[in-house]
Amino acid sequence: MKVSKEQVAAHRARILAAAARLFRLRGFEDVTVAEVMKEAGLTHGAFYGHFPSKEALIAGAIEWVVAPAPGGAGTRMRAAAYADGYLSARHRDDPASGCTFSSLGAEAARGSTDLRRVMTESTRRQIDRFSAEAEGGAAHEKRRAAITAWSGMVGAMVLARIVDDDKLSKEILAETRASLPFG
Amino acid sequence: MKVSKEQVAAHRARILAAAARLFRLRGFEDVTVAEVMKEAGLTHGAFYGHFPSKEALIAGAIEWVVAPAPGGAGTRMRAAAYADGYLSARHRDDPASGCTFSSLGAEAARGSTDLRRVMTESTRRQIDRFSAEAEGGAAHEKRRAAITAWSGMVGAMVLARIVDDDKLSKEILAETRASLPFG
DNA sequence: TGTACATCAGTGAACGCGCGTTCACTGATGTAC
DNA sequence: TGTACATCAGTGAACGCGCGTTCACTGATGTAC
Repeated sequence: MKVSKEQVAAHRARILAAAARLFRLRGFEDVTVAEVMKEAGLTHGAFYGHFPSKEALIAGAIEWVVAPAPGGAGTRMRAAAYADGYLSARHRDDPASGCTFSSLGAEAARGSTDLRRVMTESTRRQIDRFSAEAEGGAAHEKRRAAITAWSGMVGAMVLARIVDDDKLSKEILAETRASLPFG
Repeated sequence: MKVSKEQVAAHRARILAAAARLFRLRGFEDVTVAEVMKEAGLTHGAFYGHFPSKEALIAGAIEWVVAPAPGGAGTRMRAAAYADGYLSARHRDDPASGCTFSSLGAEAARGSTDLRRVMTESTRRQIDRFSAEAEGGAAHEKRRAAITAWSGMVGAMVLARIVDDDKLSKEILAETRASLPFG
């Protein structure tokens, strides 16, 4: 049955949200198109009316997640508060709604041109944002601090999720937090 | 046909080496058992004489890669030289023979108990090794520096491989290198 | 405003393919005498 | 040392399954008059 334009847009949004959640939870390859559609409340046959391929869904879903908030940069959290949430056990234990770089980074590096473009743009925004708030003197020092902070946060989350000892895992998060040049 | 004990051991080693190479290059899921066996010079049917499942191969191959060198810690490179090689474009462009944490970290976090145990042990060794060489005063400061260094290196390599702009990618590697407390 | 019809998003069965895994068979190895 | 035979790693065809993708059909939407 045909549905209204508003319904089509809502369905597309639900497909993207379901895909973004499942991909972060289980990786691009383990998640099937049928699973995504089921979580979105549709049948798998409707998928190809929204996206030309699973690869296009991957790029679309990640873009959906990392796109800047519509309200603009002004609505974003301060870097210090963001780092607190990022390097928390809560974020570590809930990759499905967390950072795509730590849950899908290595797979993204092997992904499509579109996916890498989207994630490169997000990386630039993150570095610029951290640069603006980093403690330190000259602009190039702030930029170095921003790059180091973002690399350290992503790496720490990857390691904290691998490590099977909760004490070591939390130590990695806490020590990384303590090393950041934010409040 | 039956083969000698030495041949069996050599075949097992070739299977592990092929698996470790292919997994790092393309990820656990995209690489097939048949491909690994072909690269090892055998047919796929022989696989189940060596390993009970693909999952066991994954844990075995990563253990093979991250195991401490038989010669002991004394034969290892100094941390400064190791960091130079790690944060190089050469390493970035050759994941197949590089660090498993940056090429398979996110997937490993979703992996088997065995795989996570092996990678946890490797993480501990890396932190201890960096602690011993980190500049700085008290033991807990050296340990923090070691954790931060290792997180930063892994995260920087993940980001450098995602980013589709070579200039930004190299900047991430170079700035991370400059931030490390080694030589 | 009401009616007739063209549109097209969604459904669900089906397709082709490649995967992990199994298994009957082969033939070189290595042991027993 | 030589010979006969049991062992067992490797081969390659086959199996069952689930995947991404296609397609004929359905029926609500929304446009033309």
